[in-house]
Amino acid sequence: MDPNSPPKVEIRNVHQHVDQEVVIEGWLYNLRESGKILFPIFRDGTGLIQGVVVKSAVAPEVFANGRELTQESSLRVTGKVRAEPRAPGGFELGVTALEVVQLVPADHAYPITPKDHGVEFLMDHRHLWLRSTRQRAILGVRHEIIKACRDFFDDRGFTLVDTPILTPSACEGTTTLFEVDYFDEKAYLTQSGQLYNEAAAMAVGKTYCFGPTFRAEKSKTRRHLTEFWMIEPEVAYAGLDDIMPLAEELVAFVVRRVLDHRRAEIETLGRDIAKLEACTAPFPRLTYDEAVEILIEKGSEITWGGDFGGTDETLLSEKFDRPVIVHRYPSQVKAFYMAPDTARPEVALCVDVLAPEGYGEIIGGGERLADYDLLLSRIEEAKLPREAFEWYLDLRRYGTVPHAGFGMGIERVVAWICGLEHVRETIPFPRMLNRLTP
RNA sequence: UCCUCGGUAGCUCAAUGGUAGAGCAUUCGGCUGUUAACCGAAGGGUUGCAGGUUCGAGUCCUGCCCGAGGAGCCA
Repeated sequence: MDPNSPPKVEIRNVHQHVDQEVVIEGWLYNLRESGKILFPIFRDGTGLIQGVVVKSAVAPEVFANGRELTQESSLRVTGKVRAEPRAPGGFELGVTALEVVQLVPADHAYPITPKDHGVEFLMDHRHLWLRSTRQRAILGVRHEIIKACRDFFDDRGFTLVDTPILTPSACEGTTTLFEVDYFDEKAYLTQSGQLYNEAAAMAVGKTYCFGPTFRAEKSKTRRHLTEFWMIEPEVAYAGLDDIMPLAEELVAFVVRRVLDHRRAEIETLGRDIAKLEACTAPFPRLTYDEAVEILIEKGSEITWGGDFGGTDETLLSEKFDRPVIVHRYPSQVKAFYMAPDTARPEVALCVDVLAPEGYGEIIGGGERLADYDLLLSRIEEAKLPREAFEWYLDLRRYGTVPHAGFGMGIERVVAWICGLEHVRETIPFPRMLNRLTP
């Protein structure tokens, strides 16, 4: 490369290069023209900048090429950065040279125009939709949330132990699992790393896993995906009272991190920042019993012993300005491995965290059954195939200890923090009941 | 699986049972500071599919397909 050629600069950094000539590698976002002056807007994945091409000030071919540019054509632009109050963002690029890497053919134009589109059309073009400002902001926040979760656990001495995606048996029954053929044997896509996490916790003390999980439920709501990502910590020698503050601190930490590092993205999304600022620990804590009382007061049809529906979760969360912790649900609505409260065996030592503003359950977890005999009887009650759980029972045969953990659904957290209507925008390529492409 | 709503130009949407239209996008022309630029013109349709009622169906009826939201279930 010519040592005298201008430096390549990311658009987010152009403010450091005012009055310098730079090269930007990116795509055409939009083009406005007014006779002998063009206003192409460039994007490069880090931001947008308006270009200016004045016919009388550039070589004829630069102006001619500029006029031909189509939306999302890829290009290398050379130009001088100027502070310009009339330009969106406050800076603009006085274009001196244009290298078109690929010109999008005008008779086969980029399908996503700067106007409105419907959900189905955008989802069919998800691979292109990701280029939009809003989707880029969401990707940035998602990245920050994931990084924050990992930093949170790493800084507290947790070891990341990956759990398998292909599993021989169900964690909580096979009806909601995707079945795959595994060399003529049945296998299933994991719905949780939980059971393997318990084995890992006995090895390293504090562990977490982070990976995709799969649910074959035919759910058609704004809160459901068939493939979603979950981060699951598990701690040896821990009980419900250790795990509740851990969950609370994690959520508060993640919100704080996004506010500190991704404020621009949050603003781009039009999120009400004050509502996120309010989400500091401690969070209100309710027992299931107290939650049911509140719900009945608010007119819910719920009776003691039933699980909360989506509207119940919304009703509860509306009462508070930050996430709310609900613990000690009836054992009958929880998984077989949940430890009962010895003081009240009909309830489990479990906890859910409900996000504010009706975003629903973002965390579910609790203390695990550590006793061999109790666990075995729960497996039998649930009519689960004992052979498949022999290795899990081994964890209770060899040095069993009280232990607890939880899982946090990344997409619901992203939807809540970004203030999105639907979880389908929180993951790059969502998998839903009616959506396997692109 | 159930309930509700929807499917008309590439996209977003109009159209009392009576000649299928607009905006955006595309093409052509105009404009030296535009801000989803603007102004003028042109091209663009098997109204989701299959039947039925009617002189006449985008519109009414039946079945099916596809989508959206919700319920159940869950993170």
